[in-house]
Amino acid sequence: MPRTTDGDGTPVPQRLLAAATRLFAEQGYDRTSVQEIVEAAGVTKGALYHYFGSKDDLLHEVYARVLRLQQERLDTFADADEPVAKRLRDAAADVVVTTIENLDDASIFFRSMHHLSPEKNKQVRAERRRYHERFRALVEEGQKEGVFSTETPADLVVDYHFGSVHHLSTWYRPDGPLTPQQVADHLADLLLRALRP
Amino acid sequence: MPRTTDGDGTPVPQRLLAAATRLFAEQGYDRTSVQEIVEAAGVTKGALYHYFGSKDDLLHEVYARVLRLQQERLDTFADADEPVAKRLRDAAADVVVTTIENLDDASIFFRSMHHLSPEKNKQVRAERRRYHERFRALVEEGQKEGVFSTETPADLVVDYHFGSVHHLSTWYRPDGPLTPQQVADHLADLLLRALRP
DNA sequence: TTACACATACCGACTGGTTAGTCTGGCGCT
DNA sequence: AGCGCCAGACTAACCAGTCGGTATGTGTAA
Repeated sequence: MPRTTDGDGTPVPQRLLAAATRLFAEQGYDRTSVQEIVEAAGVTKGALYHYFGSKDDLLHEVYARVLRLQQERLDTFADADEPVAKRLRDAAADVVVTTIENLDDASIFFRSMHHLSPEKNKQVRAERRRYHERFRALVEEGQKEGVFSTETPADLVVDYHFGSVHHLSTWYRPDGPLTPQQVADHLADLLLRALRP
Repeated sequence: MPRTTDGDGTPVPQRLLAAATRLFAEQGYDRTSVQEIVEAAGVTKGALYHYFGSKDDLLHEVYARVLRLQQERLDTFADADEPVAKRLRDAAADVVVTTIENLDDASIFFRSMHHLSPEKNKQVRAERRRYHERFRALVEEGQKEGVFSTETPADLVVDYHFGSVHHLSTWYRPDGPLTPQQVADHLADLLLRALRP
């Protein structure tokens, strides 16, 4: 048996990633030392630098995970066989739910982009752009069909909605009065109501 | 003549604050060394620690400035002698314009809260809360009057809008196609349209 | 009007502490 | 007997904040 699971059942790389995610979200990237991460994961630096090239790499992995997940989900909803209004609504609500369910990832995502190395930053931006454009395409589709108002450029509409998603990690508290689904429904409502012709 | 203006016309404390603001926005708080700040301001550490108690203090000053400005402007718009819909619209658009005009402050504001010392953080949160509540009161007033939809709780509406304001520093580029005022009009439109009963 | 005291504004070398990343070596499996 | 996996001491760099010192101005009293 390889050492990858000693003591605990989960493999070392995943334990490191989980520890890093939590600590980055709690204290921020710069405030979290590599030493803290390896201690939280129950290993030493040797292990970390065996699996990851750098501290920066660890952060990049968090981003890659989030991006992959969100893009997959968006594609599913956007490609469904439904009227465009429903597809947009579902996608808009879903991103809220999954963001709340991974609030740690979200706060890292929006607060720590500039800590990535320039090339990784560029890569992440490119993927984010793809995501944004898929979403924008939905809005434009509805506008062409005449079911959405064309008063506001689709780009701005998308940024408006993602602003609120971005903002969730600032104010949402799991012990608050609203469930993730309720918040999602409200925010999707606001979006769709703003788009009424 | 005191040395406070040697070489340049602006006093040293303001030069330090301006340099710190720019650098914090560009590189983040932790990534900016005190040495960099004093070099950018054309002074040395002695000067900085003469006027400010700590690096943290410098950050706090940025926050204080932004909070004071925004609260003043909100109060002006909210207390105007106009129908509630117009007051909300004006306030919502104004915060967008002033945020864009001070994008550096804005990106620091939303990205670096957790770098403040716990007590200063608490203070800033308290002031932000006051701001939020003044804004929420406007929404509630309109809802009671029946000119705004009551489907979404006022708190959520406010967070929805401020999400988009928060988000501005991520996507807005001064060399883009839209002027600050145009963006503000669009975002205020979206808010008001979402609130139509 | 001169002389001395004192404060304000600033300089820059220094300190104590922290950090990311490296490297050598060893354990256990195949 | 080699290789993946990992320990942990080590290094080179960096950083916030301190502190003794200097220069310029301001008040005061002889």
